[in-house]
Parts: sequence; C-alpha cells; structure tokens
Amino acid sequence: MNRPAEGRDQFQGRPGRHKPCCMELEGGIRNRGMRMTIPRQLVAGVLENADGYLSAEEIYSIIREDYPAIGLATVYRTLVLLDEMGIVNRYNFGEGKARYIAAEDQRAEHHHQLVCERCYKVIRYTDFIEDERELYRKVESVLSEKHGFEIKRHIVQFHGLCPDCRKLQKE
Amino acid sequence: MNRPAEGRDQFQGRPGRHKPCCMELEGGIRNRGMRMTIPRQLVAGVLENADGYLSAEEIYSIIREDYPAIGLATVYRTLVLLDEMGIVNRYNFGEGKARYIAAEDQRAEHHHQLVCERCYKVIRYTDFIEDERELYRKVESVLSEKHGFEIKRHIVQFHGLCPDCRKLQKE
DNA sequence: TATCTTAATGATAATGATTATCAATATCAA
DNA sequence: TTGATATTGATAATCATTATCATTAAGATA
Repeated sequence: MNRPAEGRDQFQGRPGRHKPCCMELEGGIRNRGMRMTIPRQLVAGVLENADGYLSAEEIYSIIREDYPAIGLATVYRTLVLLDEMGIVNRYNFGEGKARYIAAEDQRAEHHHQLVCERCYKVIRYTDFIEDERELYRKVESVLSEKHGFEIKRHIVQFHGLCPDCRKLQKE
Repeated sequence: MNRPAEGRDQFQGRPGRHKPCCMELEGGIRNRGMRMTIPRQLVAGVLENADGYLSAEEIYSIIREDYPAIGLATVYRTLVLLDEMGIVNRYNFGEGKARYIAAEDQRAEHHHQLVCERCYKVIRYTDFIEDERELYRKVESVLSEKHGFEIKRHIVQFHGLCPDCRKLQKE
C-alpha cells in the first residue's frame, strides 16, 4: 500500500549516507526540466551503495525487494538518463550485456580494470603506478589536439584469465 | 553452381596477398583437429583485407557478394572460433553489437582507440607517445603479479565526441 | 490543499544481436 | 572412392534492450 513512501524513505530519509547522490541527481534532473521521481532515486541509490558493477537486471532485482512495483523498462530508461547525466558509467566486459557503476567523481575514484575473459570477474584498481596518471593526461591532450575529439573519459582494461580460471584451464 | 570453388579461388588462389592469414588459420585449425573449410577462409580473408572494424552482419554481406550460399550463423560461429584462436579481436564500442578486426600481430600493429560516443566512429592510432608502450608493459607485469591474472591483451579507449558530432552538438 | 497539465511509469510488444537445433553437406583419412 | 563425422545453412530460440501506450504521479498553479 505504502510502498512508494517506503522506497522514498529508504533512500532519502537517512541523513548523510544517501544524500550526496540524490543531491547531484536532483540538481541534474531539475536542470533539465525533468521531474524527480522515486524510481530515479532508487536506481541512483542502488548504484551509489553497490560495491561492484551491476547489470540492469540485477539493479531491477535489488529494487524489487523493497519496491516491487518497479518496472524493468524504467530501470533501463533511468540508466540511460543517469549515464547521460554523468552520474553512472556504463561498461561492457564482453558478456553481451552492459554493467553500471557509480560515476568517477569526488567520491568514487577513477579506476581501471582487470577482466577475466572466461568468467567475467572484474577487478577494479586505483593504485596506479608512478607517472601513470600523468601519461594518460598527456595522451589525452595529444589525441584531442590531433584528431579534434572532445575526450570525456577513457577506458583501460587488461583482459586475461583470473587465478581460478587459470587453474581450470590447466586441468 | 561452382560458387564454392569460386570462393576458394578468390581468397586462396592469389599468391601472397591472402596467404599469411590462411597459413596461420590453417595451422591453428589443424592443431585443434578441426577441418579447413571455405567459410572459415572467407571470414578470415575478409577481416585480413578490411581496413576497419566490421560487424558480423557486415562480414556476412561482403562474403555473400561472392559466395551467396553462406549462412549468417556460420559467420558468427567462425568469428567465435577465430577470436579464440587469436586470429581476430572482438571489440565493443557501446553500439550494442560486436565488431571485429584482424588480430594484432606481426602484420597488424597494436593499437588503441578513439571512440565517438554519439556516432560510434572509431579512430585507431598506433603512434604512441614516448614511454607509452613501456608503461603498459610495466603496468601489466605489476598487475599480473599482484592479482595472479594471466594477462593476454589490453584495451585502451578514449571516449568522447568526434569533430562532426561536436558541431552538431553546438547547433 | 485541490486541481490540472503532462512527464514518467509499468506492462508488454517489438526489435536486434547472438546462440542453439538439426537435417543435409563437405572434409579428409583410409 | 568411400565412410565417419565435423561443419554448414536455415531457422527457431534466447537474451538484452527499446518502443508503445494507457495509467499514474510530480509539481506548478489556483
């Protein structure tokens, strides 16, 4: 009966923990003359609190636990919106479906990835070695100059086999 | 009537130009106890001669011009095989479908990419700046040591807007 | 606070890429 | 040349994602 209110409470009511995302979300939404809705807060909130990459279906399942009325289409629509707004980042690891994570910004550090091409386990890392960040900055400026691109972000993935899949391979 | 023979001729008959890929293909196929077939030569040949990234559908269309009997499913199956064999590389640029290119090896230089997130134009570049290659080598060794991964390749993409799409954006 | 406009939603049909199935065909060892 | 069987082509099935559309709800206004 009161599910919508519950959903709202869960992600908006607690002070501090979920505020940052919702503030940024709220600003972006309002800027575009759009409406702030519970599904939008829920999707943003789930990704804000997730500790890895989630697929649309996974986000949908998580939200349904507290807000069973949500529709899968809304989750997809919202993810497109949040991606465009720069609040989440979409990745593709070769599985045949997209995965999402809270965008790199003040709170979530920029990261690169180690992807297992067999089980699709993904390891994020942010402990770049010396000169690594500096190099990307330099490459970006050279490339945008040379090709006239406006570069917004970069994706760096190392593909191979994770420890578990290496073992399986040997057997 | 003689289409199969024609197909074979087109990609196998000319000396030199198509040999390298077919040799590598032949070796890999035989190694695995598999059979060398015309469709496999055709798919490998098309990618060997392509100058950009092709989707499965595009490869299928190109082959059909000379070999109308080919099936789309065979193209897909063959691409999986060639990818596993390391003869081609699969990429995903966010379009919702995979694209393929002849693998980086002696002939095709290793490259990174500049991807337009609006029209999906992709620019390959191989003119890395100083220390760039060296850095990736170092990062790979650090990562594989630290996480126990067997790293096979890496993907580096800079996403943004190409010159054309930047103009459209402003209007 | 009640009302109204219309953006957003949820259910579901449609689409598009890729994979599975299976009878017919082609490879290649003998 | 023949026979075992890997591979193919046609097509059905699947899976992720998008489009459609009647219903609902956000939020400006009275």
